[in-house]
Amino acid sequence: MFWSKIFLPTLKDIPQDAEVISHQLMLRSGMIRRVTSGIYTWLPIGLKVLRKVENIVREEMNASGAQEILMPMVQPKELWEETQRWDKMGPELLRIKDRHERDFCLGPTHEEVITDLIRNNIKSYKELPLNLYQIQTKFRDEVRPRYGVMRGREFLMKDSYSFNLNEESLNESYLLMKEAYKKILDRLGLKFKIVKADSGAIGGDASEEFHVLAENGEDTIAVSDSSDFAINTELLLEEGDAIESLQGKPSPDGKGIIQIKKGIEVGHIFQLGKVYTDAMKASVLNHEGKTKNLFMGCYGIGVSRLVAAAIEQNNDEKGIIWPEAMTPFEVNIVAIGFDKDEKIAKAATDLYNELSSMGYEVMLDDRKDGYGTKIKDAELIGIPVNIIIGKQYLQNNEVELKHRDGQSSIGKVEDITTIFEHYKIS
RNA sequence: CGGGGUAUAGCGCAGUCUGGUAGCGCACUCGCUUUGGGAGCGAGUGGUCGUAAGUUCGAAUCUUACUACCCCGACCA
Repeated sequence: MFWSKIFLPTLKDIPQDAEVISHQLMLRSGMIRRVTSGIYTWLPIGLKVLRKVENIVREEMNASGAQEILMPMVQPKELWEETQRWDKMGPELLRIKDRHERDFCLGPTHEEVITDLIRNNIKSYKELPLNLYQIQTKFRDEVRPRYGVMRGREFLMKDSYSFNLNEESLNESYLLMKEAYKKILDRLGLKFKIVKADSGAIGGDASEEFHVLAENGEDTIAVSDSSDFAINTELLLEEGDAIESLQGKPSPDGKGIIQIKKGIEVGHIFQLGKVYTDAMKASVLNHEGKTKNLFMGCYGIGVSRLVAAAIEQNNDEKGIIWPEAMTPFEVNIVAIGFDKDEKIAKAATDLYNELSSMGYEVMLDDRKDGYGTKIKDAELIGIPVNIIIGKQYLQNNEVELKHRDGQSSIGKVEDITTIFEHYKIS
């Protein structure tokens, strides 16, 4: 992509209505623009990042054996009345009417729709277990949307639902999802903790949250300093206790002491049991020919929130520092004097074509601006590698390879492709 | 919903106290000179000052109501 062609409105100043760093950087780097409170438009490079995350989630879900479907955003009231959630959900559920005055809602989650699908189409235990997922826009009319897409009202989410004959099978599906989530976050290059969460009436190890660690996280979690153990602080606190009082106490798993950390909840896996399948009578015949209500699990991962969380965890005073798997572009060619010097323009374009054909996602800064403007924008957007073609190229055929982390080296332009061959392998 | 704050050009701001018909920086357009850390000079474009009503000869400025947005809290697979 040529910089002069892409729709990428970057900002020098910090927009006054953005408080947290990820929100500021997403606005400044031209990833998103607000439409109204908690509702955003994704611009080209923002969408590019969002799609990368989405694709990694999809690949790992498929690898786990789950199958992708797409359910509607608009859902009829009748389904929600079956589980009594039409009344229980409160104002967070955005309700609308059609031209016949029938009630609908915009789906904040899809237990009702999918349970309806399953009860109408699955009749035998032989068809189980089944895990279906979708990646779809959700709407929740949050009491207080904030921090940009971190807590938006409209957001992109992967939600999946497993249907199992019994608890053992449910537990297997649950563990598969847990492994898939670990792989997703590892591939995204994020530091995270799996946190024991409040499992409500269901009990046991039936609910765990995946938190990306970040100083500005909305949630407070208790982490053992000498094991992987982590738990939601709500589960440890007695009425009236201060969160700080947990710091230094023995970890509940018996290993090490508690450290208090801030996290952003990006995923939640949950064993629902038979709550919805009982309410909606979703059953199959077991091998004895008896009717059995299904066991159900639900597993969510916030795709758009992951983007914000990644930035929250990876930034400096210059801008975003993208993990390899999420960066909108892998290489940026800074061509100083592209419009004036044919030799520079040719070298930059040739390199652009060559790296592109090698499979890299390349950006070429062909704008009229000087080095300062170009490198500032590249650093703001967080492109991992910059290749600078300027005076040194004209003088002795050398270009600079400058990494986002500050490292840099000088080399002949002919060697660049060799270096990148090496990168692609490693 | 309770508490706090903001609203003037695309972005960041001044002007409001003390009423006199809107300004600065950046961005944008044109020209020339520049080009290795957000360039210089010159000439331009762009705003019914969030909305409505009121006071006044006259309102960005004073009064009232409303709206939007942000922050704290409560809430939140």
